[in-house]
Amino acid sequence: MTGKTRVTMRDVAAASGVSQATVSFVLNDAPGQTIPAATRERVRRAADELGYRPHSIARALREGASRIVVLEAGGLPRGHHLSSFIAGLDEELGAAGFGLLVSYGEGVSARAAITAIEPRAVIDLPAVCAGPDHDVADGGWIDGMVAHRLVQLRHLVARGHRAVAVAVPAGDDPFLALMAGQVRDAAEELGLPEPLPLVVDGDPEKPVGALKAGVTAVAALTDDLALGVLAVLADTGLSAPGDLAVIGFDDTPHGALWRPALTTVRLDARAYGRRTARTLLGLPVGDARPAPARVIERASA
Amino acid sequence: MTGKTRVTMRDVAAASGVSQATVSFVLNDAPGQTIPAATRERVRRAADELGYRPHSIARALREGASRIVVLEAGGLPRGHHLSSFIAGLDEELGAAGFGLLVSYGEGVSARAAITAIEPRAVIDLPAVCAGPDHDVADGGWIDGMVAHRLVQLRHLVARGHRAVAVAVPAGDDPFLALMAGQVRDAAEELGLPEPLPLVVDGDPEKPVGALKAGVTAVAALTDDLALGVLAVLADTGLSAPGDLAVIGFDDTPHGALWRPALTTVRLDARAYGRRTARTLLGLPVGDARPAPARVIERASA
DNA sequence: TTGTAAGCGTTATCAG
DNA sequence: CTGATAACGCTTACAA
Repeated sequence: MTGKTRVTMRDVAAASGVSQATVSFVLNDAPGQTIPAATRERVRRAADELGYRPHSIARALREGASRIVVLEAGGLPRGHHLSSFIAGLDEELGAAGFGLLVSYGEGVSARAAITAIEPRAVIDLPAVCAGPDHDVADGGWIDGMVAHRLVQLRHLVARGHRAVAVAVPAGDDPFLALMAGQVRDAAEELGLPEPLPLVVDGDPEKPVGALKAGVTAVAALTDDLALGVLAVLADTGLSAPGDLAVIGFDDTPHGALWRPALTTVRLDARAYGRRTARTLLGLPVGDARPAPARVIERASA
Repeated sequence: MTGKTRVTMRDVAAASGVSQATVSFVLNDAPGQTIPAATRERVRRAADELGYRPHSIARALREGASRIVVLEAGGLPRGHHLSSFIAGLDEELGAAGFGLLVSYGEGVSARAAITAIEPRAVIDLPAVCAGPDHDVADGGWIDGMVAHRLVQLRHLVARGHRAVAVAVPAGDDPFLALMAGQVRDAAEELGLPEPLPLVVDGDPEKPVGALKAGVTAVAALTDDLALGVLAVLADTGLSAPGDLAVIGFDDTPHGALWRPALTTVRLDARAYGRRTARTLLGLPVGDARPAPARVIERASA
């Protein structure tokens, strides 16, 4: 009868005829310790056979923090980039024996949960972006953003557009506001006139107003915003790219589904995720070098 | 100089001139204990002033599980329903002092994190749905599903449709397969012929095939699938609802954006979330009674 | 009515 | 090279 009680280090120690401490040393590969290979093997096997799993809560209590890192993804636009970034984090953290928890800012209880976890670190992308200080272990995610916007705008410029608007959301979201700033910076770098903000709120007047102002193309902060532009365009009988070229940013599945299919920009967010994890863990960046952003050319621009 | 060390119960005890145990009793409202109001007040104030925060890890170690419940949302379609369900959970769990963690099955590290947390409970909706046993603390979410599909189909029937297809995804997803079964059950209950599956994979032949087979309306498992149908319809020069009526399920923002705007079904998922939380906590359901599902009528059906 | 003390499972420090 | 032993912060019998 396999008792209902948890298998602890004591059990492993008893089973392998050593002390609890020795078990701890063996199982954690204690640095700079000399334990006979024979003993190590014996301990390892005992642990295996008994099905020993370290009790992470006890460990966390002892270590002062759990082996979990939290990603605060509350204000971030969901989509391909975020998922890939998470996948990258997952990969590296998992390999290092760390757990990753993604919090989408669901509410009070999520916040409560995070404090209850005593995470080793929390990656707060929105906060990072809100502040002026970019000296954070963000793996170059932020600083590269302007570069990424450059490829978005260059695609438009290469097609002869100069008067571009930037599609922004109706409310004010700190993260998206930051993104808008990056588009402006990129436009300046390309010597374009300052892009007009085109707020996407379902009002068909907005795009026709932009059109009247001479705008010929729209760079959207996200794919979803691009889709919003496409929708109101369709409402007014206009279409992309004929009347207005529209390019997104994120390469969401929805964009590919739309008609006209959305031209967009895709980042190697997975590599950014890996890089972020590695710098967080104090590891060398290694092979986690992100590929440059690239345009996914479809129909809308 | 506020030391960097954590404020512990000992500190509070020292500051209020009682013992650690008394502090614990007071702060946890120990049931069936008689501590003079004066003392309680003193302890509470001391805790406040020192900024005492209970150390959840230590508590978890002692209690055998953390005060966190995990929602496994891995295989679930994202959208309005899921968000609302989560919001409902959040509300009730937060009020009870529990934390909620939502796992979107991000990967190995997420799994590692969950085991590292020793949650009080984990709500595994996909697993619940995969098994034949619905006697789970799901707050009636599952059992009501057929009823919800009835309102989806009834909307079609009320508009004269009898030959309906059900839009399903290309791969096989256990949760979506379950949903498909519910649609079939609902169709049977309405005395409709068994709905043909219409797999949404971007192939325009699929809908025209359905059309040829006499299908006049499509009930989609999710809004996103409905959108997929709308997209290929547009590709072939057909449109909804003229050629084929399409109704979604979930009321995602994307659906409202589409042209033609998607008619869909919306559940009171928040109430289901609240109910799930309450039954999980062993509380009476109280006022967490879900409103019936209702059709959001837009253009596509 | 309040205080003492024994753990929860782990890791780390010292003597042997 | 190994084995006691002491924390980590909290809960809860049980003793005073």
